[in-house]
Amino acid sequence: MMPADTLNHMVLDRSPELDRVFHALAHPARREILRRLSDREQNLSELSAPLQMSFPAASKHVRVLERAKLVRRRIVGRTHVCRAEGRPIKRATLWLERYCQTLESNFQRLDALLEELKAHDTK
Amino acid sequence: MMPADTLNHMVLDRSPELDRVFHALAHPARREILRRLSDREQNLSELSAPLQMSFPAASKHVRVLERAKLVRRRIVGRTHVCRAEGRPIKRATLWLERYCQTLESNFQRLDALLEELKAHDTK
DNA sequence: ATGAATGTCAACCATGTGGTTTAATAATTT
DNA sequence: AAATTATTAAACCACATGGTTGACATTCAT
Repeated sequence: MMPADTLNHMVLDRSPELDRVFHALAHPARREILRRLSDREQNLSELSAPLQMSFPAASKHVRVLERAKLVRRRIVGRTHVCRAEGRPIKRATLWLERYCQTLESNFQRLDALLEELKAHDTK
Repeated sequence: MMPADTLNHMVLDRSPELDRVFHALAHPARREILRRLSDREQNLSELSAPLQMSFPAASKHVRVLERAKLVRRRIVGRTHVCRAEGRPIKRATLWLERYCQTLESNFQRLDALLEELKAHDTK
């Protein structure tokens, strides 16, 4: 028999990593940071400058991205250089694609059913 | 010249729809609800039953999914039948894929640069 | 007409989020 | 040694989130 918390995982679709990734993506400032980091590495000052909010606020957003492992930081002297990380995004994309797929396959199933009913009616 | 808030849109990558979609996906119970709705329509009672939380809590989760337009509800007598909606997910997937793409193309660019440097060294 | 089933609403609570400001720490520059 | 730069830390605030319970409205079945 499966342990109880494994069952919970199944019923609640738990995945703290996915939680963190999607939550990180749910704020415009953080998507903006990612967009800029996808082009090139940038340190915190560069990242925060265009973000019409205080430096500490921007810094917190970066940390949310780090918790989700969407961003890694290496410290060079007094500057913290941030770099976008690809792996977790791919997991998220996978979830979405799998979801879309079952959705569509069931739409197709429904369409087929409707077709069949229509054919049956006109018979 | 562009109006000021258009500029803000660009700098902050604003998109309330994306905000809502990603936020909706950031909770295990809501992903679970979606997973089940991707198979077939279900009413609130059916949805809430396996979710180890009170009925009103589950109902609130469904409403978060509705705000994000990931779920639509039609009322049939006393039951509220929920159905998964595909479009907004596709927008989110698109964002992720576009992001992944620029990320990878820049990794390739970096790799090319490194190759070039290496070649230069051994010359 | 009663009663059970389905769902909403409102009030409440604890905790998280997103922002601020001010102060402190650490590395560079002058 | 002093000033500047890059960043964290802490305290605070308003509001959102995620959950509960209890009371209410509708609809369906008996």
